Amino acid sequence: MSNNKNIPIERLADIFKALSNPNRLKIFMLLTTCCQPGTVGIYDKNADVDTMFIGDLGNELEVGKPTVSHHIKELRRVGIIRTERRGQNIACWVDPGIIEQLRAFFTH
Amino acid sequence: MSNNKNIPIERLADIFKALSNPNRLKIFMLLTTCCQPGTVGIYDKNADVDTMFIGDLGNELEVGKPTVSHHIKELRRVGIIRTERRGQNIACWVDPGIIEQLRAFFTH
DNA sequence: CTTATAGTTCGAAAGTTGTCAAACAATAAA
DNA sequence: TTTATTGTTTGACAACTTTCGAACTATAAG
Repeated sequence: MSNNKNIPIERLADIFKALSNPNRLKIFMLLTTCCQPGTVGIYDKNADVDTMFIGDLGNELEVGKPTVSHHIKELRRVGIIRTERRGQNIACWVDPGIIEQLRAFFTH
Repeated sequence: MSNNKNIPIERLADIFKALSNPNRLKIFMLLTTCCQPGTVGIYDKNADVDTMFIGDLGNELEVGKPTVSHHIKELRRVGIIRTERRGQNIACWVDPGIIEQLRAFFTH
């Protein structure tokens, strides 16, 4: 715990800030589907595991499109998620490394 | 990951918000001393492991006493830390359960 | 009882955040 | 090329956060 020599405290606080809004936290949880049986929570680009379009994410929230866009931008800014355009849609997924870093932070 | 059936999303967001301020995050890290050799990061009431006075915590930050008091209050409100008066001082320690819950949240 | 130390509460100033409506941009379909 | 779909940008506003100084409370010491 707190033996993290890689992430500066300011950046770590920024990551927690991104997860401190209920709508952004819900996006994060929607993108981490490992709670579903048979999945392991590791992003597989080919299989599109743990990937959702911004529109689909927005449908799960009770806010307008500009607000969803703003939250996606913030999650991407701090490095929690990555995005990629696919035709009309934009696919999102959680950066695999960030989860491991956060897990390590809370592990002795 | 995100298989957490115990903590409501609003409370989880509140916990991350408490850790999203650099000064509060520093307090949290000062109280989790498990990174030091020979410690295991588990609170031992008798041994005073992982316990610091509010004044000592404040000395590590670049803000005034009212601000330290405000941050301690916020960390206590969301259940991250616990406090206990000892004479003139007030001892602080991280709630052992919260760390385990957060670790579990970032673990498949 | 008076004084010193440790921490809290209150009120205010300055900055940040979350949200929306309106307008815009990019891709695809007819 | 016109239209539909998907998402972004801009500008605004209310609510919240961080911080401080001043005044206050609680415990201990002389």
